[in-house]
Amino acid sequence: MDNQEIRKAGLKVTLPRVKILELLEASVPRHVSAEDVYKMLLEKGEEIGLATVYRVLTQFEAAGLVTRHNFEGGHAVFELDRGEHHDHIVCVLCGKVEEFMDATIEERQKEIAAEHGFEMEDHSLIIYGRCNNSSCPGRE
Amino acid sequence: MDNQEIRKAGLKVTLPRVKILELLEASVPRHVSAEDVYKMLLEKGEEIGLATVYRVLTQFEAAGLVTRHNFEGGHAVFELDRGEHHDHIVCVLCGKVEEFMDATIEERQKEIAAEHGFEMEDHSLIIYGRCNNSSCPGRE
DNA sequence: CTCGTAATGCAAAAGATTCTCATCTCTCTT
DNA sequence: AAGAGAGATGAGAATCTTTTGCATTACGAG
Repeated sequence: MDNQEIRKAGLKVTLPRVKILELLEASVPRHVSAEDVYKMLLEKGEEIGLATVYRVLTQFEAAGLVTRHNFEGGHAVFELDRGEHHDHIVCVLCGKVEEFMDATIEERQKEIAAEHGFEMEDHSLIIYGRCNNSSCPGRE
Repeated sequence: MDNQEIRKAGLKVTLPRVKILELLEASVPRHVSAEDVYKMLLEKGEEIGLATVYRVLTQFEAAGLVTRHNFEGGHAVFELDRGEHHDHIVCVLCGKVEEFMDATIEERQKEIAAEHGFEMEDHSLIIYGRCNNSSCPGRE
């Protein structure tokens, strides 16, 4: 059960934390903002404050349970960390997000970091483009 | 002179815009936030409002004169666009930023976007790591 | 040089995230 | 199972970044 994940992170197993983790696992939209989580909880009838959502999400991030992304738009989005690393492609027109993972790029990044005297710890790669989704606005 | 750059962007050549562009060209810290620009202008005795700094920076971005980056930390940073695209390596300990450009990665990105049915428009690649700078804190 | 439009400054607004603090609830201990 | 203490929560205030409204001012075409 999820509870172990929370406990392992050194956090008390409380209702807000369990509910938020469950919600992330249901992973409906893969990338959700704190506000999204808050609203989804409200819709489910859970009375969890926005401040708590932010706190819990930040704690989950510190514990390595979720990853925070700074896509453009002024607010951060979170996604459950399922172990496998991946990068993102975001449609600048409709906001659709797809994930990918490319060994070639991953490898080159480590080399580049080394060439600059850095030890790579993490990275963020986001490709912005126009998707060919039929429901995507701005298509001629 | 810079004025042409501004004019070409379809903007009037006003004192705030000229001063901000000059400041970006002096490129002291390569990556500055709107707040940074505002303070630097104040120090130089220029009475330019923060709102104007934001407006001008946004216009410059739209005109392709500067690029806006969403590094982590809740605020955006801008840098003068000198034509050549490049990505960044940021030290998680001291915040130092270095730039790099790798043809292999650039190429793969286009391919990946295409594989996902996207037409790449732009991308953001940031490598986070620990630098080996002697003045970098957190070195054992 | 004069006028109309676009730009600026200020202050208020808006959006996102954090903090304060009184209250509540896990968990560990008897 | 009951109690104590540390840690967590909720509501709202506070903070920070960025945007907007509006009256005033400054470009630049004619």
